[in-house]
Amino acid sequence: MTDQRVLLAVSTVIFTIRPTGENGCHELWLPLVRRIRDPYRGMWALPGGPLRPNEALEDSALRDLTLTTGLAPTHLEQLATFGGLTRSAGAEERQVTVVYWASLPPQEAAMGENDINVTWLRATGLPDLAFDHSGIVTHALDRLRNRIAEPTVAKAFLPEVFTIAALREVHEAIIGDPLDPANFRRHVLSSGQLEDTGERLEGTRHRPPKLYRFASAKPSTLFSHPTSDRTEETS
Amino acid sequence: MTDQRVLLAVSTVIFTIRPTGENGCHELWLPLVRRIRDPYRGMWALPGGPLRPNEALEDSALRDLTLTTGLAPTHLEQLATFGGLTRSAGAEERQVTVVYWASLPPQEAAMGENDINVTWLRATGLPDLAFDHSGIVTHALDRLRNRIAEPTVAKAFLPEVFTIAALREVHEAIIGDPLDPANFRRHVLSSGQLEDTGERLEGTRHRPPKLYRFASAKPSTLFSHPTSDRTEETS
DNA sequence: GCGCTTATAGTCAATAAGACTTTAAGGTGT
DNA sequence: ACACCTTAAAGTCTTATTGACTATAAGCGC
Repeated sequence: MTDQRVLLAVSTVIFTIRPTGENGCHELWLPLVRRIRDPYRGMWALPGGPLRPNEALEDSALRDLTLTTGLAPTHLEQLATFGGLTRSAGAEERQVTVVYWASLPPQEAAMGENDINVTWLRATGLPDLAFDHSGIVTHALDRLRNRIAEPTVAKAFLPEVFTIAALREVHEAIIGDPLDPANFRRHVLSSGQLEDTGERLEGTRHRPPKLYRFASAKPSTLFSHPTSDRTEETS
Repeated sequence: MTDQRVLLAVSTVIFTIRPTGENGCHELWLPLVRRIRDPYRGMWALPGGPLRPNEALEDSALRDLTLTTGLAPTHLEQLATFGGLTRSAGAEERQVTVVYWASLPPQEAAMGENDINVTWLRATGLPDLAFDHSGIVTHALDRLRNRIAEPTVAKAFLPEVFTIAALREVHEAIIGDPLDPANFRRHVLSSGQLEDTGERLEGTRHRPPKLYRFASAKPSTLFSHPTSDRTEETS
C-alpha cells in the first residue's frame, strides 16, 4: 500500500478511408509517428503520450489527433486498456495505456501529409510497430469489423449526406471485400437506417445518384456502447 | 508536466446465473459490496480497489473475485476504463478505474452467500449504486448481450458438458426472453459449435437429454476480442 | 400399463440473402 | 442528333434462414 499511482498514457488508433485500391477501391489508412527515443527508437508507433493532470481520457486522445493530423475526428471511442508489467526496457517504470480509436472523414484525411516524423500507412500489411502497437491495431480492426453493422461506424467515415455507393465503399474498405451494389442497396434501404434527402449528386459522368443521410432514430438498442468518460464519477 | 501519475483502481462486474425466475427461468445475478467509508458510505458498489504496484490489471480483477466470492471465474474480460475528472467528493484526488467483467458457473455461485458487506442481487432492477457503477453495470449487460453469439460467453456460464436446454437457459437469462426450444436446438446444432459427447444426462423425470461440449475449433474469426493484458508491453 | 414431462425431429410459410438481369438517366465523343 | 459509355436503381429467381407449430421418442412415477 505504498504508492498506488502509475504512469498513465493514452494512445489513439486513427482511421481514415482513401480510394487507393486497385479499381479505385477504398482502403483503411492510419497515421503513425516515429519514436525519437529509446525504446524502439526510429520505429513507427501509435500517436499518444502521457495523460495530463486534470485532463479527461478522451481529451488526451483528442490531443493526439490534433498533434498528429491537425483534424477533429468524427468518431472517438475507447478500445481497451493495456497494463502489462513487462516493458521493453526493464529499467523503466511501469506504464498503463488507454487506447482509443478515432475516425476521420475521407476528404480531410487526404490532406494529412507525411513528414519525417509522421507517416500514413494502409491498415493492412503494416510493418512491425513499437511496443505492442501492432497487436493493438489488429484489435482495433477487429472492433471496426464487428461493429460495421451499427450506423455510427459508417457514419464516422462519411459526410452529412452521401450516396449509397459511398456508403458501400466504406463497408468494403472495412471488411476488405467487394459487395454487390444491388444487394447492398436493397439491404441498407430496407434496414430503415437511411433517409432520402431528395437531392441528387450532379456532375458525375453517369446517372446522378440520390443523396441520403442517416436517419436520426436509432434502430437498434442492442448495439449501444456507452463509453462517455467525462460526466460520471469513478471508484 | 509535473506529476503524470494517477490513482488507478480496478473494479469487476461479476455475473452468474441462477434459476430464480418464474417457472425456474434463469436470471443474471451479481455480487456487490457495501461502501464502508465516504463517499457513498453504506451504498452498494462493485467489488474493486486500487491497483497494486507490480500487479497486472487482470490479477487485480481476480483479487476482487477472490475477496468477494472466494471463487475463480470461468471468464474474465476487460470492459472499459473510466477516468472522468468529476469526482463525488471534490476534495479527493482524481481516480481512473479499469472495469472488468467476469462470470462464474452457476452451481458454485449458488454458494456465495450474503453477509453484512456483500450482497447478491438480480442484474436487472438494481438499486442506485455508488459512483457511476449503475451505468457500468448497464454497460456490462449490453456487452454481454452483444456477444452472446460467441461461444466464449455462454461457455463461461456452463460446466464442461451440458445439455442444450442448459445452454438455452443461459441465452434466455442474458437476453431476458424465452426462446423456442426446438428452434434454438436447430440453430446451435447447425452452427457447428457443439460436439456430442455420446453421454446423456440421466436421473431426470423425463427423457434423458444428450450432453454436449463446445467444439474446440473456433468457428468465427469475426468475433475475437483479444484483451490479453499480461504478455505485451505498452506505451 | 397410463399419464406426465421434456427431448428430438419434422413441417410449412414467411423472410432474408446471393447471383444475376433489366431498365433508367445522366454524361462523352463524333 | 446519335451511338455509346458508366453507374443508378429496380426487378427476378433460387436458395438459405427463421419462426411458429406439430409429431414422435424416451425417460420417470404411479
